[in-house]
Amino acid sequence: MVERDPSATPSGPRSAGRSGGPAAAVGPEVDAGPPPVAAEAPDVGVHRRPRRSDASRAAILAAARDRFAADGYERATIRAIARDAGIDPSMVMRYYGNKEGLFAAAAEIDLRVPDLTALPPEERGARLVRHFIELWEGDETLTGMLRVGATNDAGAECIRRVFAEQARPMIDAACPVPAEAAARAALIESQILGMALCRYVLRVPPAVDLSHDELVAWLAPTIQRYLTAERP
Amino acid sequence: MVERDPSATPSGPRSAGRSGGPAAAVGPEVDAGPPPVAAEAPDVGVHRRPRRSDASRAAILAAARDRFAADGYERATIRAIARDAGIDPSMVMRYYGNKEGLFAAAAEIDLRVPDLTALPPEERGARLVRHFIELWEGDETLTGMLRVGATNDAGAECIRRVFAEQARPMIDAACPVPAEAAARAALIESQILGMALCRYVLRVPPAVDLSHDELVAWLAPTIQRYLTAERP
DNA sequence: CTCGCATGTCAACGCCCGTTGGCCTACAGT
DNA sequence: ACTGTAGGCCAACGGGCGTTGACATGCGAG
Repeated sequence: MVERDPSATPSGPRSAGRSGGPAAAVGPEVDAGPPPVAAEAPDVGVHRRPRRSDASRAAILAAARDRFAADGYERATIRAIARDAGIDPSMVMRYYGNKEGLFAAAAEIDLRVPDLTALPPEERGARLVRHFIELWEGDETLTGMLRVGATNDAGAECIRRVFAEQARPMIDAACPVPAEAAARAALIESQILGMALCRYVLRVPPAVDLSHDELVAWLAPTIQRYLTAERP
Repeated sequence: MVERDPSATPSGPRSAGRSGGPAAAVGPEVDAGPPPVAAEAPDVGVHRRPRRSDASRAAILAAARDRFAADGYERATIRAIARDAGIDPSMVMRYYGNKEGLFAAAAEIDLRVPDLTALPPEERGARLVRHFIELWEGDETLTGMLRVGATNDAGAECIRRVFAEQARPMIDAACPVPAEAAARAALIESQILGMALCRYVLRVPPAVDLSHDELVAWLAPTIQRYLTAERP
């Protein structure tokens, strides 16, 4: 009597799915499959008829983002998330399958990487650094994902994917030698994430005390070099 | 009824203690205080009479280091650590008070930062980068502490302390303007920890694939600039 | 030899976790 | 108006957690 939904297996093929749909869609559908009437092409996820429970789903997702960000994966409990959302914990299970599914849904991140090709090459490092500083300080979800990524495999995979899908194309476009783009992207990622780690996660005092302008002044030449300087 | 040890309060003043004792001593003594015979000046921790339980304490500590490193703070359970060490969980409590005490004892880290003043200034960045790469790859405890530091306050404090106590003096010595040493240290820390995060924790593929020599070639100029270049 | 205490064992406590299934309720399609 | 079903609440489950206290044991000092 448990066969309510074949796609809700707790330890299923997580890494396979979510191929190329729109990034900020409603989230993975674990719930109750297509109703028997009007299965209506399940491929394109655009403008499906809104469900009555969409408000609850959104509330859960918002609470999950906050809790994961604040507490990390292990300490962010489903019960606490449900409490924050004003909803029963069993609803979380119904909508997102299990805790990993909830995390995957909450971990949709948009880096909003700016288009660097429109800028003169020597300004690209500074632009990038400033963008990421503002991004990180405007959304503590980013800090949370960093926290989760450090402890949890799914979290690490999420960070890898976000940077590979969103930052890599920009770096590819701005990079002189295509074969070096991967290494350069990794170097840039290491400096960006490293500063984020020190400032927002570990809260190393001298890193926290640096102003935006100081950060840009120091970090921009580094990023610039990783981006365009000749391979050493 | 529990008053066995006043220093073992679970949620006590953690941040206050551990003032200036020897850094790599045997660890915080939670156990049964000094024996009534021969209290023998408790300040210097050198050559105290070995206790019969020293082997157990060491086994626990080794297992704790491994588990914390592999699983992070929350998922590394006292029971699992005790099982690895072949010892009853209650012994862990007796020797280290509680989980936080055990972590504090297991988190004693020695960065073995090399003396840079003996080197020509232009080689210092490369020396530092190579040292940290080898350090990180020779001891996965470092990776573990990074993992723990991202999720747990005590872990973050540990990383802050280790770098402040062990890396800062070296940077102070190698830094042209003393007033800028704090910022420069934070920048260096951000790049070192950032690469460690990408390579050993998040396992970002292009970062993992970089060879030691490539890493040194790319990162050394960055560190060098943070260390000695004029403030931008 | 005797006795005290460090060492170690065992079972349990209370708590919270992720997760499940049963049962109402109210809306939507007919 | 009827009815099926999605939405939601509740109570419980099995289990693992950190932690505790009572009890055995054996070494070492007197």
